[in-house]
Amino acid sequence: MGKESTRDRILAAAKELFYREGIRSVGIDAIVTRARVTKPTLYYYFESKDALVAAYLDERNGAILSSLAKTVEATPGKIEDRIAAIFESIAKATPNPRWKGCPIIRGAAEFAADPEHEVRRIASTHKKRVELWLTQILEKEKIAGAALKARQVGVLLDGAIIHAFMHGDPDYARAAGAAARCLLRT
Amino acid sequence: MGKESTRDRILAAAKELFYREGIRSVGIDAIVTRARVTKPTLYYYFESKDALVAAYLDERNGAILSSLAKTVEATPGKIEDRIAAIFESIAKATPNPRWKGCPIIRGAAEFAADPEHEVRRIASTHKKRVELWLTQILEKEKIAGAALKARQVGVLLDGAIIHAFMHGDPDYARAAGAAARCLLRT
DNA sequence: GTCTATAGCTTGATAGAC
DNA sequence: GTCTATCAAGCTATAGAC
Repeated sequence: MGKESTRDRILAAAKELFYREGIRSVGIDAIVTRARVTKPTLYYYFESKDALVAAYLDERNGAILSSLAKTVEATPGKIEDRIAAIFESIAKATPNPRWKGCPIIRGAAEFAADPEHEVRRIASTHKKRVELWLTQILEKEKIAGAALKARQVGVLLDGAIIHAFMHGDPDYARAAGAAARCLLRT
Repeated sequence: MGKESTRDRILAAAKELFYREGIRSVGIDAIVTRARVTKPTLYYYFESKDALVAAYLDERNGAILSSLAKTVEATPGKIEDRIAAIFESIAKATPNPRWKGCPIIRGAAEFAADPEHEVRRIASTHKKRVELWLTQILEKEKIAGAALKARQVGVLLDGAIIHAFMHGDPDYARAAGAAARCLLRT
C-alpha cells in the first residue's frame, strides 16, 4: 500500500478529474498538476491523452464489474431481490453530489462523433460484459429466456442511472428496479 | 419557406454540428463557416456559445416531443402497441450512421460536471415533459398506476437509445419495447 | 525518469469600420 | 447587421538537459 508509483499517481489523478469534469474538458495540465508531475513525465508513461483515457476506462470497466458482482453476492433471497439490490445501490448513490452517473456511458457520449474511437469500443465491450454476466446469473437460476431478460435488465440499469443522474432523484432507480422485478417474475 | 434569416442559418448550422460532433468539440469557427457568416455576426444574435447551445437544445426539446406524439397518434391498436411503436422507431433509426442517440442526453453528459448549467436544466425539464406526456396517455387509457408505469417506460426509452447507439444494434430497442409491453400488460 | 522551456495550434470573444 | 482584424488563454505534444 505504501508504494505508489508515478504511473499510479497519474492514473489516479486522471480518474478523479475525468469522472468529475468530463474527459474533453480536462486538460493534461490539470492532470499533471494534481499528480504532482510534469508533462513530459506523463507522456513518458502514456503515449497520448487518448491512451490515458483508454487506461482510465479500462480500469473503470473492471471496477464496475467487480462492484456489481459484489452487490449481487452480498444480497440473499430470490434472484429478483438480488438484481433489485443493484438498482437500490444506484438509488443510494444518487444523492451524493460527487456521483455523476456511469463514467463509461459519459465517455461514449463525449466521443459520439467517432464510432471507431477506442473509447467507443471499450464502452460497447463493457456493456456487453455486464449483459453476459447477467445472462449467466439468470441461467444459473433456471430463468426462462435468460438472454432476453438480461438484455432488458441491462437497458433498465443504464436508463435508471441516466434518469437518476439527470433529475438527481433516486426514485428513478427504484422505479426501474421495480420494473426489473416485474420482468423477472414473468 | 424561401425566407431564411441569418439567425435561422446559424441555428441550423449549430444543430447539425452539435448533433454530429458534440457540443464541446464544435467551435464557434466551425459554426460560422457552415452558416456562411462571421463571428461578430453570430455574437450579434447569440450572447455566447452557451446561449446558442441553449437555443439548440430548446429546439430539440420541442421537436422530440412532437415526434413522439406523432408516432403514437399514427399507430392504431392497443396502448402497448402504440407505445411499442416508439421503441420500433428507435430501432429503425439505429442502423443510420447519422443517428447518434438523443441530443439531450448527450448534452447532459457533456455538462455532467456542472449541475447548475442551463444545459442540465433543459435536459431535466425535457425528460420530465416526456414522462408527463406518457402519464397522460396512460391515464386516458385507464391504466392502473399510470405515473409509475410512465416513469418506467421513460427509463426504458432512454436505456434503449443508449444501448442501441453504443452497440449500433437495433435489437436493444426492440428488447426494451418488449419489456415496456410486459410492464403495460400487468 | 524527471525536469525546464516552448512549439504550434485552436478556442471563445471583442474593437472598431462601414 | 455585417465585416476585417485581432486578442488572451487554452490545448496537446515535444526537444533537449540532467
